[in-house]
Amino acid sequence: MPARVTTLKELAASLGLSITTVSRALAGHQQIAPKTRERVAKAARQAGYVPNTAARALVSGRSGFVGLVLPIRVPNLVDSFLGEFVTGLGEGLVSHGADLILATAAQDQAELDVLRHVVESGRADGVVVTRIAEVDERLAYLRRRGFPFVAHGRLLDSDFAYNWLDTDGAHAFGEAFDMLYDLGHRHFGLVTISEPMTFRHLRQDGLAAAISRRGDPSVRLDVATAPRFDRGARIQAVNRMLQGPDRPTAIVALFDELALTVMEEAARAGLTVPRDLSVIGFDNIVASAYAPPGLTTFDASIRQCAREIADMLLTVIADKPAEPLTRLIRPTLVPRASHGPAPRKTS
Amino acid sequence: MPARVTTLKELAASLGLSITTVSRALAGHQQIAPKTRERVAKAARQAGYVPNTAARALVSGRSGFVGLVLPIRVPNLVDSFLGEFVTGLGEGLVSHGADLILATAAQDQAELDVLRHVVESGRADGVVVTRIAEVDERLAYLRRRGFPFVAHGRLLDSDFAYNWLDTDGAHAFGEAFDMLYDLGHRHFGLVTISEPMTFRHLRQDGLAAAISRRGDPSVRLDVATAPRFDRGARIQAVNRMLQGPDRPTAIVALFDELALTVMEEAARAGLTVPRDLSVIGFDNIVASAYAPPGLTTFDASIRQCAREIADMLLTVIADKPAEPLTRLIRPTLVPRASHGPAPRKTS
DNA sequence: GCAAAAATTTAAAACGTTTGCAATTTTGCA
DNA sequence: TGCAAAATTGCAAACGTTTTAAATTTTTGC
Repeated sequence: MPARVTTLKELAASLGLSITTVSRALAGHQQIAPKTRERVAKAARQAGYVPNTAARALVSGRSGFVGLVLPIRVPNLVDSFLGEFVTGLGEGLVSHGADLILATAAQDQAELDVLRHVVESGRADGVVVTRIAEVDERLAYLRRRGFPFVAHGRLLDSDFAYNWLDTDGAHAFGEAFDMLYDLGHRHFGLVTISEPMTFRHLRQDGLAAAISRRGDPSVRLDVATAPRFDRGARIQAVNRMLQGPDRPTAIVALFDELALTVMEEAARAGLTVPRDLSVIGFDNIVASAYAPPGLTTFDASIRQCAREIADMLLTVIADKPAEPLTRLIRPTLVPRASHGPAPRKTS
Repeated sequence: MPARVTTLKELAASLGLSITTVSRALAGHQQIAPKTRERVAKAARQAGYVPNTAARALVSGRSGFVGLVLPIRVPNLVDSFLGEFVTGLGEGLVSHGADLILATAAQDQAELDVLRHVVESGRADGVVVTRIAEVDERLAYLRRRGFPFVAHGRLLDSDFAYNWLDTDGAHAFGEAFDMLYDLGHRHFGLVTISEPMTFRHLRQDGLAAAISRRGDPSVRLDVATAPRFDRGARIQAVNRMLQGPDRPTAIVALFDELALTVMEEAARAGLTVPRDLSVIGFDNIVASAYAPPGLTTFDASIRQCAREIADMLLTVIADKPAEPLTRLIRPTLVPRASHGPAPRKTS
């Protein structure tokens, strides 16, 4: 390996050219003679020259980074979301030569503070914001600040337009209802969370819309609500829904973790899925394939979404489009064995 | 919100001080009068001043970032490893004010190239390297370059010392054998991969060592090997091991995915786990808890390991310790329902 | 063969911070 | 009060790049 050239100055000196020329040659400017351009490119390659990120960022005002503030995570909550999401972002960014910065919020620090720090310090040219709440101060801040961002998810309603990509949970929940209705189900259960997340709202609305679209007054819907991270409360809520003979024959859960709880508690209560009870989830986490009898769910292809989010954000950064970019992704049904025909009425 | 002050110059001007003094005051230098220090700190807080990362990095030679090159991932391979690992790193870094940079390798790009780019561009002050192969050019490069790094995993053997943290797979596999032996098992199976990864080697050695330690000549060990990402070959190999009456009564898999395949194929072959066959995995992925009857496995607490790796790396960066830092983490057994007493001999 | 135009190259400033050294102010003590 | 020492503050250079404007070289047209 040849001696390493670390700066433009050294490279320029070794070529007998000015820093300016070398810089422009490497940037591919047309005003540099093609012969020179090539000579410089070759020398740079041989010397293993890599431009200094900080210097470039300082002068150009572009860091070449996209930021993501790591959602604060409940201690032992493990899922594959983050890994998939980050992988997808990376895949989307790499083709444009951008990299990802992950900033973590300290124990007692608000996510907004970290976001502000990332933005104000010029670490990143744009940010991705996930897990959007119904009203989200992060988006308000970014909007005020005029900083490029793409949201994964939507606000419930807002007085301003912004770039977002979201999964069409409303459609999925409508689809789930239609499928179950066609299988004869009339008494439904919805297991949901109490936190004000937009996706909860949208999915519930999608379900409600599908029900009213059907216009069958015999359709009933029970709702069980529990805090997202309170496993005990969740189990209680599910059991309340499951007990007694007049229980739903089909339960739709806001996401797979809830659906898996439903299946566990159903089994504990002596119910057989799907004979006595149909269960449908959302997210298609890995465990859903393994939990007997296999959970029917929707796949939102997080990785693919993240890749698109990266593309969108890079477009926003580069082109500053006048109209906000929005994208609604329809999740695909993953039929497994947790749903089936409604049980015959025995009562 | 007051008008934003974005540079030291502005902040200095608003205070009637020089840039130097403000810079030092914010850095907490002793030579600045306490009264001034406080005045500056207050003004900075009120103005929402955040120092420019690029400028600071340029002059100080420290970026405040730690790099991680995203392992190139097989298309639909999903696991929670990356998410946990990244979360742990973030948690470890945040207390020292550092952030994480994730660089992704493009489709046909070698991971080493990306690593080199991260190092040479000065983006990061140190890097974390995961999934160490038996012989790994990345470590050789970093060593040559004298760049701070911590490896998650070890080389098989090396002529140089380096910083690493690893899971004690050898111990775990010995523990698994001992437990199974005490349950009466004498005929063992090992399902492993064909790739030259150090962890494979260590775990196999740990198993072999435990067997020879026991000194019982009636102990037998069958080995099934398949490429890591070739599901078809894996299933074939497992079935070869499972077929016939003279099959192992206990199978240890290199990691949970393999163990889950074993359980699936065992079920398909009409074997009941753990009555006819005990199975033990390694990693404690989420699905292992859900796959019936519940896989007994070892938990390596990735998140905690990552946090320690972050600590180690920050120490290496700051203190340049003369002796390399090394840390061997003993994984904990997660007993579920996939292991039990050896079946009575029926032949 | 010469002036004008086009092509190519370069000098120097700027980006926002840290830091060695010098300048200034304050303090302590006779 | 005066002077040295200590404490505090400021000037200016440096980090490695991009970019504006200007300088230089080459080409073109007649």
